[in-house]
Amino acid sequence: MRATINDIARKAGVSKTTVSFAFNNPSKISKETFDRVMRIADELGYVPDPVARTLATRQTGAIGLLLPQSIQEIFVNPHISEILRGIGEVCDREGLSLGILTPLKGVLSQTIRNAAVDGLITLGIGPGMSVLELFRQRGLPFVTIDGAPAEKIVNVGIDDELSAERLMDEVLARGHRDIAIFTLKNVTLSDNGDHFSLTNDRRFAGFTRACERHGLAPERLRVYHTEVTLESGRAAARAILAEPKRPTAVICLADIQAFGVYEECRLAGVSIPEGLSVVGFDDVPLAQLVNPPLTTLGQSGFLKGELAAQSLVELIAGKTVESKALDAELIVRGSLRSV
Amino acid sequence: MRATINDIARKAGVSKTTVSFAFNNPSKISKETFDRVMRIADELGYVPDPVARTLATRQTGAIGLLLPQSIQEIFVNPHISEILRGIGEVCDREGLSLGILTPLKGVLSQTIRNAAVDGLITLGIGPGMSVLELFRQRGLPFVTIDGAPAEKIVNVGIDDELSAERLMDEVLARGHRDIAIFTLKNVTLSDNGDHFSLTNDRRFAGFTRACERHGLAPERLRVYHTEVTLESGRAAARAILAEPKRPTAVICLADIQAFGVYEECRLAGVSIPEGLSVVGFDDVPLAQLVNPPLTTLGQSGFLKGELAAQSLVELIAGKTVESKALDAELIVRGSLRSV
DNA sequence: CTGTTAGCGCATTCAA
DNA sequence: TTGAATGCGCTAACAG
Repeated sequence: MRATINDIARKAGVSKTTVSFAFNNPSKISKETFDRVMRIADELGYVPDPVARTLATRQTGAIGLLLPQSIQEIFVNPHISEILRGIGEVCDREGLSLGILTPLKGVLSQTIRNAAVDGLITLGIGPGMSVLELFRQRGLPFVTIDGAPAEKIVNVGIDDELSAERLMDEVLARGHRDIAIFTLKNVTLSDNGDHFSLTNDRRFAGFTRACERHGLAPERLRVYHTEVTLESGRAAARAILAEPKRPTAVICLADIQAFGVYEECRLAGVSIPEGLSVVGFDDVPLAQLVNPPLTTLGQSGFLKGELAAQSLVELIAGKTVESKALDAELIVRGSLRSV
Repeated sequence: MRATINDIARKAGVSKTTVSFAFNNPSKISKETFDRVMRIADELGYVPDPVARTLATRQTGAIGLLLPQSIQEIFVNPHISEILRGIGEVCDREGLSLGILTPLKGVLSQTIRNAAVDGLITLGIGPGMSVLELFRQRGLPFVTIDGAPAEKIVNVGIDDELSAERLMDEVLARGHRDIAIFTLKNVTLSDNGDHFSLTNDRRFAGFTRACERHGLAPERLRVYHTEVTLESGRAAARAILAEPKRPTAVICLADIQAFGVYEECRLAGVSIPEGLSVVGFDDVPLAQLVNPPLTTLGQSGFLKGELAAQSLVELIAGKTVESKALDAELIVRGSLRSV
């Protein structure tokens, strides 16, 4: 049985308060008692129970990243790793722990109920989704990333619609008319039919606008429902390469999918961009390293994470925080050519 | 103020127990009272407090991954992402949450004291390190990954020494004698001088054995102290390429560093493997996608994470668990040639 | 099936 | 400077 604060107090001949002070507020007791208490605590291997402390202080010293996917799916996406780095930067700075919160047994609301955190960052969750109501109930401060800016919701993200429009503009301006699109299909894990693809929807809105402006019927876009994984990108690429009339360009809504396209093209002897133009989203660190370097819509995952976490910290501290729109930049590299 | 179990009990005209049962053990109360309690709970927006519950049940439903680096450093390494995927697989299966535990304000022991988890997985922490004593004090079950197998310690990992020896054997057998090595330098974050590079040390032991067998003085190896990042790999690569007598091969203790070498070689117009052979460790998913595909010592991060987490779950359940040695395989691809 | 009671381990206000 | 008392919100024997 682990030693408790009572054991220490008894053995040291002082009260619980004194022991507590020794650990949390040493200046309030004399040096002698402090030393004695600590020595005994050391002998008995006493460590204050963090859970009990949390119950008493009402703060956990942890924030959570709430994701509607399984952990499995998360860490195949380098962009999310970048977001985590940004969040981590703030955690280090503020001395906070980080919890990765995913649906428990497929039920996200379960996760939220059980989350022992001071606040949450969510990814891809927008207004109207039922989980937000749970945050309210629990009184949990939260910040969304890639959510939808709305009343009373602090969001951090780029303008996905505009960004997608700009990207499609560039592709169309280069003469492409037969275009494939790899989507962000996420397994739906909510308990009420929410689907977590706000980003997907907004980008398609942008694509549509660009197409209409260039006189291309949006229906002409060939949509492949892909997950955000290398393998899914490869599978869809194989499908494309096998088609009788191959598209001249493929737009991947995540860079990681594009890397899969690269691989299949290499295997099939199709050179990029001569045989197929490829563009992506995110500009993950490896995008500039592949050959040819990937044309992509750059957004800083690190910054998204950092700003979201910083905002959350302020929210927890009771401050008022505004949503933030981040810059996104079309980065044209060698993987896109004119036809 | 959030509603508590007392509020619900009073309003529903029942006792706390009944409310508790309604949430945790509905079969023990009648359907009518259950419905009434839940309706009122719903009206008042009541959600049981997870912290209080944890205090009473003595279990958090979470496990932690304890890392001696900052979060920033962790997520630049794809191999760790793979490990996280493996751990996540088990978390999903078992309905557990995952905490990323890193040094709080540079002090790992602080993190351990405050960790509200049922058990821990550590990375690169071996016997004799002071943090292990803290686990004991807190009575926390733990499993190490890439630690050192020892009495009473459950470890999961490959035989790094043997693996490194095999890899060096191959490099030497191909005639290389002027070899650069990029190490795993980790910022030391412990409070007592522990250094977290067990893996680094063991691999060097393996290198040394291979060198001696081939009649190459181990001192001839050119050691570059690099971090496990792309940038660090690039920086060291630049140093190599600038040297008057360039090595013929570079061994990176992490694939991610090798990608940095690829990039600098491309910029410098040095072709791989003609101008420089490159080999790595881990076989991260992208290793087979770069051009030329990377020769590397393959180990499954996913499996490491999965086995470690599975072992931890069993340990928490009170079972006895053995350490596990995983297979590692030298994967020869195009980036290594004979001289 | 439901209520009473006693913890879980610690923080903190108020007296002494 | 120290101690007694109270509360944090919930669970779980045990009794009814």
